[in-house]
Formats: sequence, C-alpha cells, structure tokens
Amino acid sequence: MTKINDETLRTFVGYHLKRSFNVIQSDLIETLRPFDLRMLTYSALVLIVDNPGLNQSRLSQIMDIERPNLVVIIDELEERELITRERVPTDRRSYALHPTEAGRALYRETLDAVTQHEAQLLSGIAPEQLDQMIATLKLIESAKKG
Amino acid sequence: MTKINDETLRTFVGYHLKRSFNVIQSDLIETLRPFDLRMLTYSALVLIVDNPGLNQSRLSQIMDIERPNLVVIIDELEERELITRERVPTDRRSYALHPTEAGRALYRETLDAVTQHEAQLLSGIAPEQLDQMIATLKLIESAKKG
DNA sequence: ATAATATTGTTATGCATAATAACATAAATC
DNA sequence: GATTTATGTTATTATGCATAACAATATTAT
Repeated sequence: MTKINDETLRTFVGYHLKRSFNVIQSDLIETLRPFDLRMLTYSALVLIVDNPGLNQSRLSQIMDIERPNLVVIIDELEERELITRERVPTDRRSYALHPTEAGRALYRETLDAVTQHEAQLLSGIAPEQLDQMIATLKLIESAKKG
Repeated sequence: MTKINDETLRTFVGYHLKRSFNVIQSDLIETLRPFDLRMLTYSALVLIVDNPGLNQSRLSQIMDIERPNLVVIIDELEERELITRERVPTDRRSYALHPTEAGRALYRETLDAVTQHEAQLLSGIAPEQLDQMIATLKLIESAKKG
C-alpha cells in the first residue's frame, strides 16, 4: 500500500480543520442517533432552551444558516412537540420559540451524552492544549468578512 | 437586538471547530470560484498532481470520502481535461490517474491563489499560534475510531 | 484447476447541509 | 398614506456524504 503525499494540502489550515472536524462530527452523529436528532436540530434545541422566546430570524443568525433552511428544522422540533411557536403580540410577523417540558428533558439527556462522548473522544489531549486551540479558533471565527 | 446565549454549545470543541471552519470554507469557495473548482475537485486535483498514477480507491481513502462519491469528481476533472484515467496493465480493474499539462498549470495557479487568500484571512494570528493549533488538530484527527 | 472471496470502479438512490428567488404578511420609515 | 424593510414561508437547486447493488477483474482457498 503506497503512502500518499498530502503535504501540499497540509500547508492549509483549512485542511486540518476539516479533517479534525470530520472526526468529531462522525462521533457526534453517532451520539445523537439514539435520540433521533441531527446536528442542526440538536443545536437549535439547545439554543431554544437556553434562549426561550427568541424568534427564527435571530436563531438563524446565531446558527449561521439561512432562514429558509431553519424552517424545516423548527417544523421538525415542533412536530415532535419539543418546542412551540407562539405568536408575538408586539410583532405579529414573528414567532417566539419556547421549549416544552419534553424539549427540556431531551436537552438534559442529550447534553449529558454529547458532553461525555466528546470528552471520551478527546481524552488523550491535555485540557490546556484544547483551551489554547479554542482561543485560536475564536480568532479565526472573528476573521469572518461581512 | 438581544444578545443570544450560546455558552452551552461553546463548551463543545466541535462547535468551535465548525464555526471557524465555516469561515475558512467561505473564503476558500470564493477563492476557487474564478477557477470553477469546488473544494473536493480542488483537493482531488492537488492530490493527483502530487501523486501521479494513484487509483481512485486510494484517492477516496486519503480524501476520506466514499468511492462512489469520488467517481463524479474524477468525471468532472477528466471532462475538463485536467486529468486522465489510464488502464493499469497489471490490474485491469483500476485506473491510474495522471494530471495533464493543463491540470498541472491550473494546480500552480490555484495553489498560489489559495495560499495567498488563506494567509490574508489569518494574517492577524501569530504563526506559532497556528502551528500549535495544527498540532492539536492532528491529535484530534488521529483520535478517529475505525 | 476450480470455487469462493475480495477489490475496483460504477450506477442508483437517499439524506443532510446550504444557498437563492419569490412571496404574503406585518412593521417601520419616509 | 406610500415606500421600504423585516419575518416566515415555499420552491428549487447545488453540494456533501452514505449505502446497496452490480460487472469486471484479481486473489485466495480448496
């Protein structure tokens, strides 16, 4: 089995980011599977529990996705009765998103599972090293144009 | 504009990875647009130029994608006459992938552009800090199961 | 040598993520 | 009151990624 040379791609930070993210993403998908949640529905649930009453426009902003793509995510969470859409009297265009009790319960369950799985996956890496990396990742994040 | 609390998600390394990767990915997509290349077709081109003669099975392994998904990528590069598929006499199942002269020329052009755009995007971050981050990302990458 | 198994490339299919255009309703601004 | 902007929605498209099934060929077991 000839070894393949990817040194050129290794000169790019983005290549390393993508490959390592893939590893974490695979693990996360498996962790969420028993709860029948995808990454985006999970993120949305967490943000709604932590920010009850926010509307879809704000949620799509923080999630960095387009409003149309959020609609189906919210539809799914609502159909499963994990959240509710409630008309806002002061702005009748928008909906206030609130978690149901079932939504909060699922939040707690999944938060435990996801936290433990990620800790397990990264157990071989020193916490200070991860903290340093996160600091750098935040810098990259804030380099965004627009 | 109420500030949204994403502290729960911020406890996950994967969340930071995804958000920072999105920033780099957006930049890369814009950089590749004038060359009519997508991320995966670009990666494939680079790997074929750097590893002439490799086959699709090996390429899909290093790219971490499934063989069926590579077929369309190779189709596209071949149609644009950036690479060739050549039957291997010693194993008539597989194709040896080779870049054409046009492929090598595009490789050089895009490598310059991509390198400069990423350097520009990350110009506010100390190189040693990026190196440290890459070391950590490699550890995460090697934590992969399977 | 032959039979069983594995590999390579492929087609078809589906799901997940993401972007854009166009629209109705409602709010804000001129 | 008229124009513009914001919110949620539908429809559509592109992209990324995974699996099943298959033909052709190679490898291994018997």
